[in-house]
Amino acid sequence: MQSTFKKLPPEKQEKIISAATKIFADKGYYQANVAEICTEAGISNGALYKYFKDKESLYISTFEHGIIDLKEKVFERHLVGPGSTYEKLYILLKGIANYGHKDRREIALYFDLGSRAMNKFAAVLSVQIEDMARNYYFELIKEGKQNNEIDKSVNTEKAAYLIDNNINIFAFSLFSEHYDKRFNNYFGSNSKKLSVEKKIQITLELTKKILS
Amino acid sequence: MQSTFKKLPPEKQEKIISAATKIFADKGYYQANVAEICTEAGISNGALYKYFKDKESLYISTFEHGIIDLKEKVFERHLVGPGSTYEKLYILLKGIANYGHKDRREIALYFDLGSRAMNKFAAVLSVQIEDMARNYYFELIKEGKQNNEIDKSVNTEKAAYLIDNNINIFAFSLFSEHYDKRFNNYFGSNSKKLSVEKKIQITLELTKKILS
Amino acid sequence: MQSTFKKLPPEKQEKIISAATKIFADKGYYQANVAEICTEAGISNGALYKYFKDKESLYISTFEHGIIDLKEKVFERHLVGPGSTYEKLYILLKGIANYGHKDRREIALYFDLGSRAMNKFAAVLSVQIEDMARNYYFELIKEGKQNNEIDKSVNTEKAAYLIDNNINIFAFSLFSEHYDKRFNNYFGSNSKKLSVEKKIQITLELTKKILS
Amino acid sequence: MQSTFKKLPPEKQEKIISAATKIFADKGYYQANVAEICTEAGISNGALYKYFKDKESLYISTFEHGIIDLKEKVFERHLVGPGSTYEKLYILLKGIANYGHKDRREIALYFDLGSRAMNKFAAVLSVQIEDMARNYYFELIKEGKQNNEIDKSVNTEKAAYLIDNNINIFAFSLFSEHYDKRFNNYFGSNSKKLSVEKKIQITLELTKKILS
DNA sequence: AATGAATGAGTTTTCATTCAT
DNA sequence: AATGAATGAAAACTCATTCAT
Repeated sequence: MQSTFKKLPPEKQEKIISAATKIFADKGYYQANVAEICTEAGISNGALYKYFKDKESLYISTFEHGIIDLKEKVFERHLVGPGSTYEKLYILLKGIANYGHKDRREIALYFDLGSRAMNKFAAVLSVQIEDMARNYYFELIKEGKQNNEIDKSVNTEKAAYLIDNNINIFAFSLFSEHYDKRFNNYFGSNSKKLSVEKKIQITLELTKKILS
Repeated sequence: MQSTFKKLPPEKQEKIISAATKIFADKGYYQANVAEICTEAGISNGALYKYFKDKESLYISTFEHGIIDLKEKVFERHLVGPGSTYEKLYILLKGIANYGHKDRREIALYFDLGSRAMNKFAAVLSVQIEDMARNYYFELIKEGKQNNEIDKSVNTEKAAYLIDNNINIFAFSLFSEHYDKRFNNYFGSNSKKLSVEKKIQITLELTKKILS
Repeated sequence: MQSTFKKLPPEKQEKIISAATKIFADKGYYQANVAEICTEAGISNGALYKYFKDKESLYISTFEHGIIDLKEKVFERHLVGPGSTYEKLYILLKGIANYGHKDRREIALYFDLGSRAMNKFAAVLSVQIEDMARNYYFELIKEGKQNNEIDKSVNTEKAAYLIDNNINIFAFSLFSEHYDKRFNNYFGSNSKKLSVEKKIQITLELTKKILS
Repeated sequence: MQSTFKKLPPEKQEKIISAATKIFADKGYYQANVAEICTEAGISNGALYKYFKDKESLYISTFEHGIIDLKEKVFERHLVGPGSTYEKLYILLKGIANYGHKDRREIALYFDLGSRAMNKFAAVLSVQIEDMARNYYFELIKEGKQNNEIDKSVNTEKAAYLIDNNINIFAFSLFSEHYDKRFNNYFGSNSKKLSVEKKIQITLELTKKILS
C-alpha cells in the first residue's frame, strides 16, 4: 500500500502527511475525520485509500514521519558540533519551540500516544521515538562528562530520564492548555502568561538542577 | 440539571460516576459510549439525560469527582501525621499504585486532559487538580525543611514541579503502554518488565536526587 | 439483539421482514441496500440496527421467517387430511404458485442460497429448509404407498429427491427469467408463454412419471 | 468494443476470460471486483475498458465463452461415437466433475444466472445455454431409442427435462454448499460426505429411473 | 495501444440525544 | 421520575469508470 504513496511526488506526499498531522494532532486519532484530511490535502477520498490501507495505517505513517522529522530538524541538527551542554540544551529547547511552527503538531501527536485509548499503537510507535530521545540524552551527558561540565558521579540513566520528562512536559505546555496552565501555576502569575522564552529559561534551570 | 443528580441516593450517584469513570478512562472521552455508561451504571439512557445536560457535563462531573476522590483517598490520607518526607512520599506512591487498582482509572482520566483535543475542558478542570497537587508538594517540602530533611536552599517551586512531573509520569506508566515502555527503556531490561514496586523505588530515588 | 425485535408489535415485525424479503429477493443479498429496506419498512436506519446486529443477521432472520412461512402456509396446510397423493401435490403446487403473491419472493430468497457467493449462509440455513421439504415428501410417499397409490417398490429417497428437484425448478420458473425460459424451451412454443396453470400440469405429469 | 478484444493474441484473450470466469464465479457478478479481475489477468484497469464497454459487457462475453467451452469440452466430446446411452451419460457426468476441476467455475456462473438479480442477463444468455443442453439430451434419447436402449414410449421432452434438472442439480452440488448438503441430506450419512464418484453413481441411477 | 492514478457517489454502521409513554 | 425505542447525521471505506500521459 505505502508503495503507491512513496511513488508520489515528494511535495504531494508532504502535503498529505502535513494535512494528516494537522487533523490528527488537533482532534486526536478517533475524532479526526478522514474526509477532512483529504480536503485539507487537496486529494479525493478514494485516492487516500490507494495510498494507505486504512485510517490506522495513515496514522502510523504520519506518526513515523513526525519522528523522522523531529529527529532531523530538532535533534540531529543540534547534537553534533561544538558548544557546551547547556548551550546545546538551549538550542534544543529553542528548536522544539520553533519546530512545527504550524503549532507544534508533531508534539501533540506524540503526547496522545500516551493515552490509554492509544495503547494499541504504542507497541509499534513508542520504541521508535523513545530510542531516539534516549540516545540523544545519553550522548549529551557523556559529552558533558568528558568536557567536565557534568560531574562524573551523575547517574546517566536517571539524569537522562529526568531531563526527558522535564523537556517533554515543557514541550506539552506549548500546545496543551492543561500543561500551559500547570506551568503558569508553578512559575507564573495569574495575570500574565509566561512567554515561551521564559519557559525555556525555567526548563533550562530545572535541567541544571537535575544535572548538578 | 446536576441538582437532580445530587438528589439521588449517594450509592446511585456513586454507581453512575463510577461507571462513567470506567468507560471514559478506558476509551477516552470521544470514544466513550453514553449508552455503555448507562448499562454499566444500571440506569436507562433517558435517566442519564435527566441528571446531566449532555455528555460534556457528565464528563466534567466525573472528572471533578475523580479529583475529590484522589484528594481524599490518596493525598489527604498521607499528608497529615508523623513520618519522614521520604516515608510520606513512599506511602503516596504506594497509594497511587493501589488506589483504583481497579485500573488507575482516575489517572488515565487526568492524563487525557493534556491532549489538544481536550483543551476545551482544561479551562474548567486543570486548575482544580493542579492546585491540589501543588499545595500538597509545597506543604511536604515546607515540612521537610522544618524537620531538616530537606536543605533550606532548595527552591520550593522548582522542586515541587520536578517532583510532580516525576510522580505524574510514574503514575502514567501504570496504565499507559507508552509510558510503561519508556520506563523500561530507561531502567529495565528487554526481557523482564519492571514491577510496580521497582518503579516506586526508582521514582523515590529520582525524587531524592531532585531534593538533594 | 433479536429480543428487541421480538418485542415489537407483530404488524411492525411483519412489515420489516416483508420489506427485507422484498429487497433481498429482488436484488440479492449483496446488492440489497439496508437503507432501502428501512425506507420500505417505514423505519429509520438506526432502528433497524437496534433490532438486528447487522445486515447478515437481518438476512438470516428474514430467511428463517421465510422457511416458517413456507412451512405454515404451503406445506403444513396441505399435508394433513384426506385426498389422493396427486390431489395433494396439485394443491401444493397451487399453493407455491399463489403463495407469495408478492412475487414469490421467499422462493427467490431460497434460490439465491444455492449460489457460491452465499456458501457462508448455507451452513446455517440449508438444513432448516431441506429437512422440512424432505420430511414432507417422505410422508407423502409413505401415505401414497399405504393407500396403494404408489407402488411399494418405489425407492423413497430417490423418488423424494427427484420430486423435490422437479418442484424446486417449477418454483424457480415462477420468478426467474432463466428458469421460465428454460421451461418454455422444453414444453412451450416460441410465440406464447406457458401459463402458470399449464406449468403446474406439466410438473404434475413429470411427478407422476417419477413415481410410476 | 469487443472487436479490440478479438484482435488480441488468443492466449491473452484466454487469460482475461479465465480471470473473469474465476472472479465472477467465486464472488458472483455484483461482488466481483473489476480491478481484481485485471490483476488476475495481468492487465491494467484501463486496458480492460478498451476491450469491453463495461462490467456487464465483460460478464456477457465471459458467460458466452463459458457456454462454448462447456459445449466443446463436455458435450461435444462425448456425444459423437459409439457407446451405450448410460456409458455416454456416465462419461458426461465424469466430464462435468472433472471439467474445470479448477472449481467448476463455469457451472457456478451458469447457476447464478437463475437468480432474480440476474434476470436482466437471462434475455441474452439463457437461450444459448439451454438450446445446447436440450439438443444434446434430445439427440441422446433419440439414439437410445434407435438402439433399443430406451423404450420408444418414453416422451422425449419430459425425459430430457427431468434428466437436465437432475444433472444440473448434480453439477450445482459440486460447488454449492447448499446443494451439496441437500444431496447428502437425501443420500448420505451425517458423518461422511458423499464422494463425487458416489454422487455420479446416484445421479446415473436417478437418470435410469427417469428413462425407464 | 496501454497504463494506473484519480474520482466521488454510494454503502454499512454508530451514537448522542429526544420524547412518547 | 424513569424508561428505552427511535432518530438521522456522520464516518470509514469501496469500486466502476475515466483520462492524462
